[in-house]
Amino acid sequence: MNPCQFYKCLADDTRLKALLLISQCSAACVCELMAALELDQPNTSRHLAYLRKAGIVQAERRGKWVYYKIHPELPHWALNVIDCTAKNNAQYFQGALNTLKYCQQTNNC
Amino acid sequence: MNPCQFYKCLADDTRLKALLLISQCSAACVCELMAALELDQPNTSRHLAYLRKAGIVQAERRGKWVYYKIHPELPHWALNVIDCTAKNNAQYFQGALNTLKYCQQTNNC
DNA sequence: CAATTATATGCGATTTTTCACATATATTAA
DNA sequence: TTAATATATGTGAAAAATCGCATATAATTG
Repeated sequence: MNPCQFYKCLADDTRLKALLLISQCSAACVCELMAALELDQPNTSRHLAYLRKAGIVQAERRGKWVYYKIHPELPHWALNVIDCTAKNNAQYFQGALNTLKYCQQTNNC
Repeated sequence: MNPCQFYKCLADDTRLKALLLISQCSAACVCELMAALELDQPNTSRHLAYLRKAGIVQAERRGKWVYYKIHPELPHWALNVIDCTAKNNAQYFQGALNTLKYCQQTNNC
């Protein structure tokens, strides 16, 4: 994991929020993330693909849906960076996180 | 410190290496960083200005030279991210760090 | 004060990134 | 099998970031 490449992944509002959201739940599907990020489908997918190709998240298909989670082999330091960012910047993505959780509870996305 | 803005600062090879170098010594002047990064003067200055305007580093003039150090009021989480990146990615900037230290020891830059 | 050294920045050109829109693929439902 | 739902990606346009070069500023030296 090249650190500069890693930080390029985090250097965009959509990707950073998506990643922080994913890090705060076991997994999230694209339509849940679309709703939480208030973003259209192609854009959401493309940014998730960016994170996936960098090895930061892992995609797993379950029926019609694709769920994204933190890559299980993500280096510890990178995971630490993500966790530390999430814990200390709640206000940055709290709204999106609330929407995501509501979406997951109600199975409505 | 907006986290996305913070990561934009880290999402460039020159800036990330410069920042990691600065984090590993008390302070470094522009000419030392030019040598360590093997970069021309305007480019080096411009990237340092980017970090400075974001509040990540602080500049201090000492005679003809300007020394850059980590901003003393940088949020703890951001400092933690930088330290964690430096400790776990030595190979990424070891060569530059050696040049910087040699430069500082010999007062030759 | 003139010359030199160290650093900063304006500006246009180039490169990179992001986006919008169309379309392709995969799975399920009817 | 056809239609519907969920996701992915090709492609060109737009926006943003970076760079190269010239030049400006600041401090020191002679």
